Amino acid sequence: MPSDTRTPATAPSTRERILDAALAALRDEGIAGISARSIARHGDFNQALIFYHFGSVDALLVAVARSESERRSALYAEALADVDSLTGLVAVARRLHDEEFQAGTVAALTQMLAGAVGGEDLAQGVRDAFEPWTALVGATIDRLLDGTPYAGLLPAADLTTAVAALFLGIELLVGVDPDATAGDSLFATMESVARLVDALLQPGAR
Amino acid sequence: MPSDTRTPATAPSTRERILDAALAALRDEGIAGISARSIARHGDFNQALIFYHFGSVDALLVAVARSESERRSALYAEALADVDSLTGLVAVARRLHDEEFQAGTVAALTQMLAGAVGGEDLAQGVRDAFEPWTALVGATIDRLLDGTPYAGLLPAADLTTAVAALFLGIELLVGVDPDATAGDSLFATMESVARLVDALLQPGAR
DNA sequence: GTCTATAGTAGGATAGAC
DNA sequence: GTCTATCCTACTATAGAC
Repeated sequence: MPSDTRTPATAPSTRERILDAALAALRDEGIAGISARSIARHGDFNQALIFYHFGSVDALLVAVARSESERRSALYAEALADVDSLTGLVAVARRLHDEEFQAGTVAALTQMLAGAVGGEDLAQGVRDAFEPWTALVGATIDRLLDGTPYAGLLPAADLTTAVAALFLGIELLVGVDPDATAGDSLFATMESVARLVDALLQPGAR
Repeated sequence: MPSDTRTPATAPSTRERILDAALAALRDEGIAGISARSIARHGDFNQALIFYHFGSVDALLVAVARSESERRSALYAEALADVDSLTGLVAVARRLHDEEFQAGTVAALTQMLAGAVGGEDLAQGVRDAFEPWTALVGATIDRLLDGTPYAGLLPAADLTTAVAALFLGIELLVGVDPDATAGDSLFATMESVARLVDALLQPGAR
């Protein structure tokens, strides 16, 4: 019988296991609880492997940021390309939240951003890793803005930062909230607001 | 000659010096770099004093969150009470950013939020410390919403969370940005957006 | 590539002198 | 209240066996 072809047919490499464990450790313990040992505990492998494969804990975190950013870009690029309204943008954000909140991938990013305050190496790495992702969101905002009367008035770069900030802030707050479903109501309300704004922005609306 | 009556006429107590040093350490090193020793270095006092006055590093951080929350509530309660438009709300946010970004007080809060993921004690403490502050913002949002046709449609609690998330996310991103003035352009754009939305929400606007 | 062992460092917390 | 000294634990990183 041939091996199951769904998802990884082959066992994950050690490198991938370490990346996964680092992500889980960031999600569960936060950046303050990160260490080579806590990561190794999450993945059930030897602590020394981290240094063999990545050189240092910081370098591992940068690698996590990079791989996550690429994975997310690939997954959501298509959906973002189809977005043609604020409502649509919020819908993608909600899908991203729903699909990734449990896995903790966005929480891991907020933790790395927080950790980047201390070390310049990590800051540079996280910035680089963010770049393709913000470029994607930026292109979407550009398209939404283009053709409206506001294109000249509002710098798209600032709007992109604001959208990214809102999303990251939500993950930060919801991550601390004891109510696991706090995000549901929040995104539902944001969709209402987006629909409202979309309607108001229609030329000639009431 | 009598002592200068402006600001603290008396020298700060040790307790206050420790609180200040903890804030500075959070701003400079981030939650990942926090330790009793790093805090003591920032304030030039003995590391053991932290345990004498606060019992543990976590308890100290909770005390910082509480004292900062109270200070900010007192400082901005009046300004928030006068807010009667989205533009006004953004203006207060900008004032808060301008006045407190350098001091790093908001950055310290984002760092504690990030750190709260790991420990339940810290999470509970940070939540409690946030409460008066979110109550204040929530009351403002309530008032803005009240009397508009949207009062019944949009849960004020979710809007409050979104506003807080946006602000915290901005601090998180700007804190990592190498361009020290990144916040200026961002808040200017947010004011433009707020003016636009305020205009559109005027009943009878085109 | 993966393991054990270990050197060297930093941190939390306490005891006890002052 | 504050300081020094210290115990114990946990950490990073490397060396060397397998």
